[in-house]
Amino acid sequence: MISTKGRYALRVMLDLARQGPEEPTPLKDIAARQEISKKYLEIIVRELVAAGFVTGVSGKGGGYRLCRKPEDYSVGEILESAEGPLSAVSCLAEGAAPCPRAADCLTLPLWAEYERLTHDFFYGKRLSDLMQR
Amino acid sequence: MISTKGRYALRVMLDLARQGPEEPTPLKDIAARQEISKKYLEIIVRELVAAGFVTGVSGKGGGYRLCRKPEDYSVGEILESAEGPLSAVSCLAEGAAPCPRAADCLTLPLWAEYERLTHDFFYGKRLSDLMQR
DNA sequence: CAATTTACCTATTGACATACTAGGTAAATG
DNA sequence: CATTTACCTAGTATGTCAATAGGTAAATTG
Repeated sequence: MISTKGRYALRVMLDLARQGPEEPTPLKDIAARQEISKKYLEIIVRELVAAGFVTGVSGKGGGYRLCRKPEDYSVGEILESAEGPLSAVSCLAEGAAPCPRAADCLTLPLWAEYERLTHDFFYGKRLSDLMQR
Repeated sequence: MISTKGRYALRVMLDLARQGPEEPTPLKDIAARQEISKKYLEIIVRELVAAGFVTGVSGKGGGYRLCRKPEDYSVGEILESAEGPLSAVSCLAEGAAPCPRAADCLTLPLWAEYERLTHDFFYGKRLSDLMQR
């Protein structure tokens, strides 16, 4: 399940993409357009900054700007920066304790296949693919 | 993310499939083989009974039995009976309040496409497909 | 019939993550 | 120097997940 954090992150990136790279877009405007609490968006945007996806410009006339062109972002990397790894099950999440039953678990291959499917789907989509309907 | 409930449900069904239909399999044995708390499995199996996937036989020599042949179960229906709808985002979950932004949300089509992908993947797999590695 | 083994039922709990909110400080501009 | 913006730390309500606790009812076996 994709949580609000990941969905909001993607909507922020899309909003920035639509505003264009000329002048930075203040978070207040994004919050208004997207109808999301500005306070909550601050948390999300901070992570996008940390991931190197957007840069912030302080002061009057400031705001946020994309670091790359929309076609150079995959949806997958945006989602993962907000949500952590897109693992279908905890057995496959990296950093988790390896399951002692893995060697003969009949379901593990299923989860692994689904994870590949998910990864390929989201990393195959570009931010620019979502810019118009 | 697939939770333990869904994963355990699938493992129970697989365990029952492997034991064969001759005599019912007591939950105690499944819990031992799968190394899952029997108490927790009771909750999960109750839902499998309610869904019409397995039947229970009380008393000595009792246990659980599959209602169909393994090839007549899809993995998707088993997971959904334990987890509820396999929706990627709350906007698409049936029963949820319809999102007022749906009409011009740029991300909704993405989630819808992913949901289709997920649905087709899990409903395309049969329980019998997982019985041997 | 009595003891045992099984399914079946209700309720509760601890831990954790999610989705926020509150209340600031620092930086840049006019 | 006032305003506007980003940036930072902390807290909190709610809910879900994963599991336990402690039973009752049903069927079989000796």
